[in-house]
Order: sequence, then C-alpha cells, then structure tokens
Amino acid sequence: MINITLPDGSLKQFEHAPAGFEVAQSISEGFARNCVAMEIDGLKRDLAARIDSDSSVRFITIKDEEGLEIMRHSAAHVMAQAILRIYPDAKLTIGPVVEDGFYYDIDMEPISEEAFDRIEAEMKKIVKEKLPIQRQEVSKAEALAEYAGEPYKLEMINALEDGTISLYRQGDFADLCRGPHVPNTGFVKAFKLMKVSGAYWRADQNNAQLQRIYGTAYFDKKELKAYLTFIEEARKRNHRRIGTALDLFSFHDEAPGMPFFHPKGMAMWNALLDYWREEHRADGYVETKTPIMLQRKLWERSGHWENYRENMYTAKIDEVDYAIKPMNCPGGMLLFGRKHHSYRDLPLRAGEIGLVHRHELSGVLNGLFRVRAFHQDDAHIFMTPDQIQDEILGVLKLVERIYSTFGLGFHLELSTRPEKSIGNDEQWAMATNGLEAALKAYGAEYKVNEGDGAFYGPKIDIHIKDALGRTWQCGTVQLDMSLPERFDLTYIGRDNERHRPIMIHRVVYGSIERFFGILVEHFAGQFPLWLAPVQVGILPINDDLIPFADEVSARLERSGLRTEVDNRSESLNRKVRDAQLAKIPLILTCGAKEKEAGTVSVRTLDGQVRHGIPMALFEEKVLEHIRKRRLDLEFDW
RNA sequence: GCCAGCGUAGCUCAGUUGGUAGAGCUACUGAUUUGUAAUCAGUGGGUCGGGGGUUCGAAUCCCUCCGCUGGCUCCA
Repeated sequence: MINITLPDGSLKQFEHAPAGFEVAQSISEGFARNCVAMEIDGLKRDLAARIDSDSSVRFITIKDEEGLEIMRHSAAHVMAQAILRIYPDAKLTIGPVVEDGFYYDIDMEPISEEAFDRIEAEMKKIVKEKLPIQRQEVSKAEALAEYAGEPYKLEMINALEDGTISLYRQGDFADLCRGPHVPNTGFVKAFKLMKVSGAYWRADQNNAQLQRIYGTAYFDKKELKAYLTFIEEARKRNHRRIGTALDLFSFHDEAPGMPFFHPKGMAMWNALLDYWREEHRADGYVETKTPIMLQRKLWERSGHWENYRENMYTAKIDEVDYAIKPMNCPGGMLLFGRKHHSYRDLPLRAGEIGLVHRHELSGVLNGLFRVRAFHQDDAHIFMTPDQIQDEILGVLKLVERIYSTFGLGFHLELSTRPEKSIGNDEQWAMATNGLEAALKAYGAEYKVNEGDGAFYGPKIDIHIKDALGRTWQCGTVQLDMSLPERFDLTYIGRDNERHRPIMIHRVVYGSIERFFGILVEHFAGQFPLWLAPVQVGILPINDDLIPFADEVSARLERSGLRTEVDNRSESLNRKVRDAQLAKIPLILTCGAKEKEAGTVSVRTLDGQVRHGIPMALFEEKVLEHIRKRRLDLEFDW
C-alpha cells in the first residue's frame, strides 16, 4: 500500500506504485489534464514518474508559475528539435528558461529572424504530433555514446559526476536534461520566436560564437498575445522615439553615446535638478563642483589609473597627462582633504551634479540608458563610525521621498564582500553591519547578494519599478573603505587625535540621463505638470487674438510657468490636436470671450474642458499643483 | 570589442532582376480666421551614412570605415 499525502492534507492510497498522472486522475480528469509535473517530497518530477513509497505530492499545473517554466523548458526542446530538422549540422549546447521565455544556444550557421517562420512552422508540426516526452536514465558511458557527434554535449557530460544521467526523448530528438518536462509536446500551445543574437560558449569570448535564439511560450494564445501587446507598448514608449517626437534630445554621429539636450529636454532636466536641490538642501547637503579634467597623478592616487584606465578619456597637455573624470569621488576627496575637520562637523554631506565620461564599449551604448557622458547626482558623506546607521537610513528615506514623487516603487538589495576586496574582516563586519542595521531600521524587505559588493566596500542598491513593471537599478549607497585611506583623510576627534572618517558614495537618480530616459518611458511622454517641458499650451482662436495670447503667455511665464503660444494660422481643431499630441498637460484657448472676461478656457490632457476660469484663480491653482509636484491632473477650479 | 540586422528628405517609410530617387507628415508661401483631435492650394527639401571597387551605368553588387538597433561580454 502506497500512501500519498496531498498539500491539502488529504490522503490517496494505491495498491501499486502509481504514476503521477494516475494520482492526478484520482483527483479528477480535468485536474489531471491541467497538470504538467509534480513535486514528490520537494523534488520536481515528471508526471509519468512512478511513486513507489509513501510520500507527499504536490501537482504543478498550467496555472502555476513553475508550470509555465517547465513548459517553456519543453518549448526550448521543441525549438531545438525543429532546428535540427531544418539544420541537421547544428550542434546544440544549452537551452534554459529565462524571465520572459527561453533560449537555446546553438552552434550553427548565423541565421536571421527571417528563418523564424520556417522554424516556427516546424515547431507547430512537433506540437501537433503531441510526441510523448520521455525521461530515460542512462550511465555516463551510454550518454557519451549517445552524443558521440555532439562536442558540447560531450563536454557537459564529462563535467558531470559519474552516475545516472537523464535524457529526455521526444520522437527523433533526445536532449541531455535534468527535467522535468511536460508530458508531451502538445502542451506547448502558444509560442513565438522573438530574436536571435550571438553568444559565446560558456560566455567566453575566446570560445565559439553561438546563435542564441530566444522564444517565449504560454499555455494559451491570449496570454501570448497579451505579452506581445506589452512588448509593443514598451516599444511605443521607447524614450528615443518619444525624445524625437517631443523634441527633447538627440544623438549625433560626431559624439557617439553623448546626448544633446534640446530646449524642451533642458526644461525637464532643470525641473529634475531643482527638485533634487530642494530635497537635498532640506536634508542638510551642501553642493560642490569639481573639474571634469584632472591630472594623472590624482587618478594614480585614487586607484582609477590602475583599474579603470581603459575606460577613461585621456589627454596630454603641456607634457602632463590628464584624464577626464569617470567618477566624481577623487575631486571630492581633495575638497575634504583641504582643511581640518572636527568630529563636530560630521556628518558632512557634500553633493555634486558631476559630469563624468566613461569610454564604454560601442556595443553597449543604448539611447540614454547607457551613454559615454553623463551626470551623476553624486554625494559623499563623511562620518564617524557610529553615524553609519543614521546616515544610511537618512539616504534611504530621501530616496523614498524622491522616487515616490514620480510614482516609482522600489526595492532594496544588499551586496556583501566579494572575493577580491581590500580591508580586513573587522572593517567589513563593521561596514556591513552598519548597512544591515540601517536596512532593518528602515523596515522594508531586502534581498542579499552575497559577494556582490565592490572591492572597496559593501553597498545597498535601490531598484525602481516603472509603469510597465520593469525594474531599473538607479540609486546606490556604497560604503568606501579605500578612498579615505588613499587620500589620508582625517578628522579630529573629541580626543584631539586624528581619525579616519567613514565615507559613503550615494546617488539617487544615478545617471541623470538614464533616469531621464526611464521617466520618459515610465510616463510614456505624458509627464506630470511640474515636469512637463511645456506646461501650458496657449491657442489663440484666430490671428487677431495672437497679441492677447502673447499677453497671457507673458503673464504665466513671469509666474514661472513654461508656456508655448501656437500662433499658426491653423484651425482651432488643428491646434488642439497638435497640443494633445505634444502631450501638453494644460491647453488654454484664447478667444474674444476670454479676453473680455479676463478668464481662461482650460483643456486638460485627458480631454476635459472647463470654461470661464478667472485668470488669477487658474494661476494660483496651477502654481499650487506644481509646488506640490502632483502626479494627477485634477483641479478644483 | 564580438555576432546579427539596419542606415534613403526634419520625422515615418516605399524604391521590383543594377537603368538619372518617391509618398505621407513636418517646414516654408499664399488663401482661409476658425470655440476644443487634422482647412485648402502651392513650394522647398536627399552627393541614398563616409570612402573605395566592379560595371557603359550603383541607393541596389563587393570591400572598408563610421553610426544605430537587438543580444553577448562589460558596468572597476
């Protein structure tokens, strides 16, 4: 008698060792049809596996995230099978499941996306055939024999420990695989190949270049469609597209990876920085500015020359080597080091919107997201050891305040000591404990990335989540145990002795260019009023009213609003349409009625129109809205 | 840097087997003077990313460089 306990505590008893599928059937036929795999005493198994002893069993169905992953893994096999049918000489390597689907790395002739139709058609055949996917356990020797002509598989088999090795067979195809898999290829119902790119065997540039073919798969067509719609939505929000359409910024071949900001982009840029300064002043930060070009000897001292030189722009001037700064810190160190500091002056919070240049590989450039010249909203905080917790907590709270202004959620990750690092155990323990204490005091959940810290200290990374649910690492708080040492920074303690200050680097926006790009996509170009490049569009109803429109504009500009008068001889409909397409949050129409009554007619971006609002009231409400940096467009006129 | 794809007017894109470059929108000009998402007409605009080659002839084929996109790797 075999006793099987299900997650709800119920017990199923069998006279023989049943296959998982039988057990599922004993619950109901419909349930069994939706099962893709199971977990026996915590180990994932195929549904076909026999349960030969008392155990607790949990079924994994098409409703479960795990079920989706298992199916996608099977989908990768189906794709590999299809590719082998079309390209018999292709050599398979590995094909894992990734966030939104799966890929397979294959050593084969370079292919383009044009080949997808053919591969997908072959995959459809395989799915239609509903080939049973069967697990087979073989010895290492048998596996080696099976894959005699497959160099990558042989390499993987040889790397495995002796013992049984599992293969998964479906029709004429068998892949080395741990499993589990769905019962047959018919489970791969809705799939699509997404893209192809190069990748290296074992991610090593010296190895063969493989074709990495990405695909995605869902249990039903609707979900696949929803995903494709999401991709399309993200494409529409692409910041390069919107940046061009709204005339915010551009790139030119003369300066690859170095963005040019247009007047409208600068209006937003300045709004971002005004806000940044406001919040930082409130938190006791002072602001500094250091040169973008400094002599080599400084970079030697900071360690950048040794570690980072390939990514630095350099020049020789009057026979002296210079480098354009890739980071602001060394300049900040010089500022701190130029005079004596008392413990009473600490913590010292010194911010700098610093322009840095990094010669990134050409292939990694990506719009505003990855550039070669950018501004960091840097700040260095110098403190005594017992101030670590409070200071970091202060940064976390500042970050929360700023991100929430944009409606951005976020989560925190702590990275600890890496293998290659400077400093001793005691220093690392103190630093890491300080960060952890701050995280605990802050109270939010956080993820720990063991060994992922910088060589000079542990760090907390802040990952934001945008309107499409995508995450981006923007903010970071890094404790630095190296620079204060290298620059011999000290403060005078209560004991009248010199002490080494603790120093952190921290950014909130990270790269302002990148944050700008993220905001463009987050808001899809429909920026909140306080941030919008043009806040008020002013539309004279006919050419005779242009002077009045100009008057209104001048008045609002004096109040600090960003306005634009549409003085073209176009129809009002046309002007409204263009203003809406330009995502201008507030549109004022100026006609004879408004001129006489001293009122405005306001159309908000959502299409709502309100007539007869007194000019002064409009101004007051709008300025208040902006002062509060609200995200909505609701007004109580 | 590597692999693949791409580069045609300010923008979005056509351009068939090589035969002197097109559309829509934008811009400009004129007419129109409009009450909440496109008024009409006209005009201008491109050494087809740069250079080299093949050819009687190249946007189209080949080489090379530059740039962009997607990945890989990288982000100390």
